[in-house]
Amino acid sequence: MYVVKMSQQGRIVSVLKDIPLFKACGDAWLEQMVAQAQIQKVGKGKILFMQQDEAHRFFIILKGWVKLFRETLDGTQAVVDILPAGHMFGEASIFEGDLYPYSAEATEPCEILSLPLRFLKIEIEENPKLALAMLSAMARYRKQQDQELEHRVLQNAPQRIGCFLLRLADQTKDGRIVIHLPYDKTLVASRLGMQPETFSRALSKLKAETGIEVKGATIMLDDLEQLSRYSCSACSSEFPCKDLSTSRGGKV
Amino acid sequence: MYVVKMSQQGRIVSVLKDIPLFKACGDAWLEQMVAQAQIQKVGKGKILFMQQDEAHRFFIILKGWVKLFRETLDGTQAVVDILPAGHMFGEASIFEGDLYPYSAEATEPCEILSLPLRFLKIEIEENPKLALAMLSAMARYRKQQDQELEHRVLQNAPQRIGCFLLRLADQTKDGRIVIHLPYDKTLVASRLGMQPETFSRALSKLKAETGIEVKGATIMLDDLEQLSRYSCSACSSEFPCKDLSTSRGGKV
DNA sequence: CAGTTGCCTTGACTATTGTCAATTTATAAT
DNA sequence: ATTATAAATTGACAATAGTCAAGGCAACTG
Repeated sequence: MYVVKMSQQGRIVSVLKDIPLFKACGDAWLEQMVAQAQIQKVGKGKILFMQQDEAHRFFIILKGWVKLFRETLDGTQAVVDILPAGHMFGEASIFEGDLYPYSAEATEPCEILSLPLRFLKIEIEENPKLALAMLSAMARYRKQQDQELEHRVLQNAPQRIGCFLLRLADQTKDGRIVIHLPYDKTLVASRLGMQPETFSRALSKLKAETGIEVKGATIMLDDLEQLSRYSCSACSSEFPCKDLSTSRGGKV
Repeated sequence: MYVVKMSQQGRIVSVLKDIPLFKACGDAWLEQMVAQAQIQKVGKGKILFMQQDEAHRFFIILKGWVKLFRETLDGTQAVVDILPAGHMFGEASIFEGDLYPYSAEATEPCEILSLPLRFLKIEIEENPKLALAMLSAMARYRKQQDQELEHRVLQNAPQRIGCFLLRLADQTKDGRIVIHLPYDKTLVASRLGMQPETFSRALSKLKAETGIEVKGATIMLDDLEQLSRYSCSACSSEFPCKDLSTSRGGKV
C-alpha cells in the first residue's frame, strides 16, 4: 500500500471523474481527495475488510474483481455482489454507523484505490449536488437488489444463469453472440446463490433447453431470444433489461 | 377517494411529522403538501397501482397493511414487502423514471393517504436536509434488503420463520413472550418467500425444534434465546438485531 | 515433461421445497 | 345457529437444489 505519487494523480482524478457520483464534485475537491488516496496491489483471496469493521475508507477498483459477502459464524457465505474495475464499494458505511455492512475480498490479483470516508461524508452533507447524486446511485442499487431478490424467488437455477448471461451480452445486438464469463464458474455460482455442482448441472440443462453452446468460459448463442424466452418468462420486467449499466458484468 | 377536509388536516400533519423523513421539512411546506392530500378507504385486494404505472403520487398508510410485490406475466408473485400503518411507499419512483418499481395491494380494508410526488421531488432537490434524510431512509432500506437476500440464501424455511418472529418481539425483553402474527399466515409465507404449505410445515418443524407454542396466530416462547439459537446461527449478524425500527412488523 | 494444484464435472444420494388434492378449521354473513 | 367463504393443515408425490465422493481436465510449477 502506498500513497499516490504526483505522476499518478492525473490518472486517479480521471478514474474518479468516470464515476457518475463524482460528476457533482468540483476539481478542487477531487484533487484534495486524491491527495489522501492510497493504492494497494493485492493478491487473490486478500480480505480488504470484514463486515462490522470500523469503516475509515471506501474503495474503488482499478484492476481485477472484488467479492462482497456476508458470512455466518460457521463460515457459510452469502455473496452480495461481485464488482469489476471502475466500481466503488464500502461507501455505504457512512449510513451504517461507520461499520462496513459486508466483507470484501479480492477474487484475483487486484489494484485497489482507497479514499477517506470522512471527506466523502462531509462533502455529501455540504454539497447538495453530491447528495442528490448519491441518492440516484442508491436508488439504482436498490432497484438491482429488488430485482435480485425477485430472481431468487421466481427463477430457478438454469433461468438465473440464463438471465446472468443475457446481462453480460449487448442486448441491442441481433444475431449470433459470444459471451465470456467474467470470472470463475465457482464464483458465478456463488454470485447466483447456488452451489458449484448445481451451477454445472443447471448450465447443462440450460444448454439442453435453449440450444446454447458452452465451451469452457465461452458461451455462444444464435440470438438473444433463444435465452430470453427461457429466462425472462420468470421475471417481472420484460426483455431487453432497461437497467443495464454501461460497464456490464457487475451491478452498479 | 376525497380531498382532505379542514378538520382532518391537523391529523394529517401530525402523521407526516411522525415520519422521520419529514422531520427535515418546515411546517409551511408540510401544510402546502397536506393541501394536496387525498385519503382513500379501500377494501381488501384493492390494487393501488401496478408496477410500471406512471407514478404521480406516493402513499402513506393510515390504517391496514399493504403488500408490495412484483409479478411475472403468468401471475407468479414475488413479495417485496408488507407494510403497516405509518409507512410510506411509492416514493422511490422519483428515482425510477417516475414509474412505480412494484405493484401495491391492500391486504385488508385500508385507509391510504396519498400526496403528489412532484412536490416531494422538488423539495428533495431544493432542501438539502430532506435529501440527506432521504439518503438515510434509503440506506436503512438497503440494509434491510441486503439482509433479506442473505436470509433467503443462508436460512431455511423454519429458520426464516423463527427470524421473522424474533423481529416481531421486543428483543430487550427477558423471559416469557407472546407474539401475534400481524397478518394471515398465507401472507407471512409470501413475505418470507415460501408457499403456504411450506410455511405450515416449517412452523411445525420450528415448534418441534425449539419448543415454542403455537395457537392460531399467537406464538408463545419461554424466552427469546429459544428461537435465536435456532435461527440466528444462520445469519451474519448476531442477536439481538440492531436494525429494528420502533414500529415493528414491517421493514422501515 | 511429470507432478501438483485447483477448477469443473459427474454420479449417487439426501434434504428441502413445491405442487396438487382432500380435509379440517376458522371466519364472516345471513 | 346455519351456511357460505376463506384460511390452514395434511398427505402423497414431484421437482429442485444441496452434499459427499470420485474422477477428469487444464494450467502452472519445478
